[in-house]
Amino acid sequence: MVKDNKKMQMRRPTSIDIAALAGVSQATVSRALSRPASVSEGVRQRVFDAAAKLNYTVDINARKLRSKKINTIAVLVSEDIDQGDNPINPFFLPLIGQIMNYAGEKGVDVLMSLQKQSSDWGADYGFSRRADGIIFLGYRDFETYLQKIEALRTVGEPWVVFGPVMPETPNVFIGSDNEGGAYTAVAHLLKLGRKRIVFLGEASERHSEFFERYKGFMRAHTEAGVRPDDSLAIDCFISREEGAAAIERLLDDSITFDAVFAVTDLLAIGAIQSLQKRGLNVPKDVSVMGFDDLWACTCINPALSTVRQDTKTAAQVLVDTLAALIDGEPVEMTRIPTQLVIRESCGG
Amino acid sequence: MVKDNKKMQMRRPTSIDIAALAGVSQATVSRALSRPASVSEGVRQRVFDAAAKLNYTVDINARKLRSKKINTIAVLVSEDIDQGDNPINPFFLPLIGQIMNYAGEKGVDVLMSLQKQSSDWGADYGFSRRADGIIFLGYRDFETYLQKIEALRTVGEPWVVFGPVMPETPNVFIGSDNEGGAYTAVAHLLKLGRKRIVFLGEASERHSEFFERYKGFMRAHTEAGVRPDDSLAIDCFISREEGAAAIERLLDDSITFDAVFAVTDLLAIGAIQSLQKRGLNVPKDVSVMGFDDLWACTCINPALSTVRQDTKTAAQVLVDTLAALIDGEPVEMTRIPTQLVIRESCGG
DNA sequence: CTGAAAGCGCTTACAG
DNA sequence: CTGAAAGCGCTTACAG
Repeated sequence: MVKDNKKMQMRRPTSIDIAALAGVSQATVSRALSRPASVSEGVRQRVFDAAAKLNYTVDINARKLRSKKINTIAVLVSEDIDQGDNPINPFFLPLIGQIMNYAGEKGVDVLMSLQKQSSDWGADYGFSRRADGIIFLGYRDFETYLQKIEALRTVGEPWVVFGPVMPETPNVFIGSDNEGGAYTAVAHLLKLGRKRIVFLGEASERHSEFFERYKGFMRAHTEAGVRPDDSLAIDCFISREEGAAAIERLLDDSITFDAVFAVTDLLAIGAIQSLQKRGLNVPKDVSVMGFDDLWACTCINPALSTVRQDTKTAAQVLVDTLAALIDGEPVEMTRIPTQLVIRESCGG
Repeated sequence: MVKDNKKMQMRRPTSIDIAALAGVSQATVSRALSRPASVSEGVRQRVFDAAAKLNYTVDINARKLRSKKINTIAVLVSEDIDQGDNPINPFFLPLIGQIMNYAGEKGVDVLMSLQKQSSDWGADYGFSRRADGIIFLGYRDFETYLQKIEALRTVGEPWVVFGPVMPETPNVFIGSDNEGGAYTAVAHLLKLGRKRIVFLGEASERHSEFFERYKGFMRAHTEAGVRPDDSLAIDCFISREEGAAAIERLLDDSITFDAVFAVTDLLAIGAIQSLQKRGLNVPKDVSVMGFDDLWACTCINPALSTVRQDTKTAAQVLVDTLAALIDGEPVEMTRIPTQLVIRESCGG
């Protein structure tokens, strides 16, 4: 079936048309529509009626240009090449949903863009006055982007980042309580009697989130008086495949362990799957603990215990902090509390 | 730590500033930046240098107002109350990612908004010239929204919908080959020797996607010469919980069945979980087949067989079709091919 | 409370 | 190829 919609185009009505129909000046139409309280009741009614009759709505571009208020935030999500078909890390998807939700409630528009790792970078989302400010998502190895972002700073463009928290960098990083979350999770494993816990993830300064989780891992050991074995600290990328492969390597090398703490659920899911493939029982032989609380945690069998990142709160803090920066208000760096979620995969 | 960014505000440079610095007219700056080929090499260079020096970028709002080209699409996602914490159905998340990806490649901006079921509806996303057109996602019971959308038609606003396909409605609905996908899947189950296949989902006209899948389910039976038992056609909402509950009811009522075809992976996952809870083996006792190919299909154990909806192609078709409508070009209604993905859950 | 007027920062015929 | 000029559709002091 072929359709043609050419003839449906017609001139959009402007505030001048409404003014004529309502019998007032164009300026009054504008007032009635942008600040209804500023005009008299009768005028307001006539203007509203006329607007409804002509299907009029204000041209948002003219308003933004003239008023200099954009009322829009840009969410820049970094492409996750590890995820293959789906260009976004599954953890960020619900966070995006929550941001859309909260921004919608506050009445601010959300411009969303996927930033290719290769590309020239959409730092001009703010520059070109598309948005008042930017939320960065998924820039896990954030240091790579630091110089690009420096450009934003010189222009005074407000932005916030979710994930890595770098207090020494003069801007706003919002993240979960990674150290505390990891600490609680690993302490739980130790309390269960686990002694040889694999740390699965990238514990380098480049990924400060994961490094913090590593610190929590270490602190739990110290407090429990258990000395972690260096050969159980596995450096690997954040994908299910890498998690699975890392565990298989440990098994191949006959390195014994009775628990896995993965810095990400993705990794933990991979770990469970290769453990099971090798005939090991989770949690009987090996307890597994993840981080994030992906939706899939309750799909896998046994259900994955994890440290929940509160995406709803994170969304609110991100949007509110950005709004404060935009308005030039003082802002505090915040840590979003995490929550230990015990399911079947860690036993006990 | 408290920060104050008030003093960072300064006047944005305009094309006039660039003109002065480059020694050309403002009009020439505009040309150099919007159609570089239209100015001489030397001028272009001077303008670019000046722009770079002053960190200049064109004010997108002024450009949109003046040129009347918005170059933006709005993606309106309907809130999914069934999903609890996460306001968006998991199936749409990857589709959103793909739309962001493809739109980004085409250089069009994406405005994203979550539409509350209760709210007044953001039909004015196009009206107010925020966007050239709208992509609707997640309006499964689309008929509810039909009259609201009627308003778009009167204004000649282009839009497309993913999901339900309603040929009788004069606009553009883009969906997967639901009938064919379901047919192939159910034919596969029948070929495996399954005779009593549960249809899990809402096979009403209100949800045309699911009704189409029901037709495919029926056709497979007819062609195999198997008469479907009406008591195996279960009407239920699209959530994991509902799927689990429906299966438990069947079990409680001692209705026998050897396979489940669910109109959605969400439902299939719920089905597997309650089957296992009741001590049944999937796929030995009961084969299970879903629809969508959620990421979680390979997390559940046994991995879920399903009919894959091709979100990447869907994203492209949605964006391209909308672009054609915007340009007033003829457009065809398309069906996105599906693909049967056999995993462990259906045996054989 | 309302109107007349200026102007936000661009693009695009129109001349040359 | 370039410049002077008009104008996109609003908002907002400024008067009254």
